[in-house]
Amino acid sequence: MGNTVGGVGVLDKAVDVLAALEVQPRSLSELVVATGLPRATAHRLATALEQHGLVRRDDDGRFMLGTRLLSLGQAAAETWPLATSAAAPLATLRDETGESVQLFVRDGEERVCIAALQSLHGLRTIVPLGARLPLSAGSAARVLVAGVSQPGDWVQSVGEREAGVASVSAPVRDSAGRIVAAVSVSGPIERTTKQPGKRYGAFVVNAARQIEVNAGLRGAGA
Amino acid sequence: MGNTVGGVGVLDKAVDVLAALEVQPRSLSELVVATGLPRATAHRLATALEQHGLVRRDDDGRFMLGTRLLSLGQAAAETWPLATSAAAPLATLRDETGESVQLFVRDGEERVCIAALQSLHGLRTIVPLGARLPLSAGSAARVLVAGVSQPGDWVQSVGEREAGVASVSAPVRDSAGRIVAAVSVSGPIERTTKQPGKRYGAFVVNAARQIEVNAGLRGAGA
DNA sequence: GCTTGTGTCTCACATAATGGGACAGTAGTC
DNA sequence: GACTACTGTCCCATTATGTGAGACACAAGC
Repeated sequence: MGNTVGGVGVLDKAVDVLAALEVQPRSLSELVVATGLPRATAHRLATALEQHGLVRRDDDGRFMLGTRLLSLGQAAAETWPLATSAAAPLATLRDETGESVQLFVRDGEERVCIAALQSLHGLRTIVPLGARLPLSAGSAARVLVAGVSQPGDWVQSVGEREAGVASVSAPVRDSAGRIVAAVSVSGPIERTTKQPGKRYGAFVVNAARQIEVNAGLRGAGA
Repeated sequence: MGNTVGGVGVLDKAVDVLAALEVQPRSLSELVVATGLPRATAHRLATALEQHGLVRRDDDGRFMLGTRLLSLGQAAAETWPLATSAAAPLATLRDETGESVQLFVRDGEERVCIAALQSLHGLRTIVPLGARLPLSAGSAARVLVAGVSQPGDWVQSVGEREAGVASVSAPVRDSAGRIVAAVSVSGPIERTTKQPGKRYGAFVVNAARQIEVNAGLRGAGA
């Protein structure tokens, strides 16, 4: 009984602990209130996770995410070959536009940000690596779901997924022409204007093409 | 009986699964041989991890590290404020030297790479993010353990930690003068020469200073 | 001194993970 | 089609496993 979703097994509790520490480092007592676990249990789980390097502790004994997650996160990122191919083109795109840039792939009925670089401006949109966003809103979502009308084209959205934020996206295609990812530039409407595609469209399309080349999805020519 | 270290609890097994998937994506059967777990157990753990996003599956049903690890890895990286402060200076250093660059911190009796950028050359040293290396060898290790003779100085090592690899490191100090990290440049001896410090020492020291400034550990002046 | 807050550890208890084995689906071969 | 040899998935009696209230040690503050 009760193997629906949500919080009985050790594993579920352990993940709760990690989730609590993802927000911020916490002392044991803070961890207890954050997770709702009994003190003894929280302590046992946290120290068990510590033995595996998933959790570490600072000098005051407070728990925080461990070094093992660095390598796991890195390894996870490498399971999308696209992410590494996209690193350089995304950096270029960020520098050209000055805004935050992201690479999204579809995953089930959502989209996931598998690579991102933040704008250097003080006011910026923050889409953290690994963020899951809906397929129902945003220019990248529309690219992933419907594609663009013709090759070399881009999609823009203004205040669609979040108020005050505009974005431009272009598809990344494999050699068979299927859309495998979407490159985006996003920033506050004040800077991007209400026609962000006019300013950034060409840059975004160019970044997408460069990613395809780096990933070997398309010959360098054409 | 048997609560020493190594592989009885659910959690230990779950970590074993993640470790197996860190190497490469695997089908269930491959996962079984890699972990030594019974098929039913491996399956149950893998699907449980999948529900938490720590594991995902490709179209063929093979298991691989999940998207949740991206955000956890990102959050783990942010627990070292130094890592974000170091991003820009490390990029500069990589471009100046053309070699791979890393930022190490001490963690217990080892050192951990909390930030890294790879050389663009074909032949390069690869120190992945999150890698744990010994405190007994390498220029960064000596910086973390013993420091440098005088401020503005660097340490070099040639073929010390690994044959054919040379490196130069400089300390990052907090406002009290304590060494909190080490910046390194490393590459094959053929390119770095046997006196890597002569070529890169000044750049490394400069990067370390810039990291201190960015992290607010030292006033911009002096 | 007492009180209140830590983090840590033990131990009797029963919940929750276990894994052999059954089951269904898919190739491949004859 | 029938047989074999693989897959991934699921069940369920058994017991090993994790559980968590409570005891303990230590430190800080009245």
